[in-house]
Amino acid sequence: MPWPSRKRDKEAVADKEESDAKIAKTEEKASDKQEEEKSAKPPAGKSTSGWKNWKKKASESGGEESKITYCHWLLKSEPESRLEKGVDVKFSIDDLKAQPNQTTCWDGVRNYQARNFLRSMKLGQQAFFYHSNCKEPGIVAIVKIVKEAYPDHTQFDKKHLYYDSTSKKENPKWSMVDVQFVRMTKRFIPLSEIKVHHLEHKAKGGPLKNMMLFAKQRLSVQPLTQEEFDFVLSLEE
DNA sequence: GCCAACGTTGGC
DNA sequence: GCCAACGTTGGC
Repeated sequence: MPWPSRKRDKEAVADKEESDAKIAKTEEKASDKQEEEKSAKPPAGKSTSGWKNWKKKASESGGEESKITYCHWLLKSEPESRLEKGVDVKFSIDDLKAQPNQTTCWDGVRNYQARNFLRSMKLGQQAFFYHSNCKEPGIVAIVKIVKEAYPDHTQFDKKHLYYDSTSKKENPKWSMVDVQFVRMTKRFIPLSEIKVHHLEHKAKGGPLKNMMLFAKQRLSVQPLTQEEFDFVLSLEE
């Protein structure tokens, strides 16, 4: 079975069993800390249809708004070949389109905050497919969540790039979702362009002023508010 | 290829 | 629990 390697985030790829105890300990700490992020859950009572909004505590940089609603996502993937431990991590939008059903499991996320975002994704929600670490970084397509979070099998596979010796089958540490291609954006939306708007909105106000792409630049799985998603989509035209 | 940003590790 | 050293991400 081909596991198209892709997706960033794998600081915990531990091959050394020796330091297991220590690693487990610090990771638990990290996990606890990130668990707060997880309090970002769908509001229990109200939910309309297929997708639900969910709330998250504003990052203190946001200040005034105590709650931000997210219902869309941004997923980073590398479109250009790059070897990691001898394995090519390339996974472009063309690679996604070439998958059966144009669907793939989003494996290899090894960062707690990104994992928690994966776990809060709901069936049918849309995400931007973003090309990172390449000549022209930016948004190329829209995908949707077709399977909600379940254990990432690569964490248990000793031979896999994303193997994590500290994760146990009884209590899997890492999750993945399945995503399916929806459509290409009408045009490529480069990071540089989004950034111009972000900076302007930050200075004068506007929907992209807190966009996580810039506030949490290294996160490979990011939430977007409805307003952020709509604004970025409006750039298509 | 450089390197800033930032997440993780581990000594104290 | 602090924080310096270290490693990774990812734009440029």
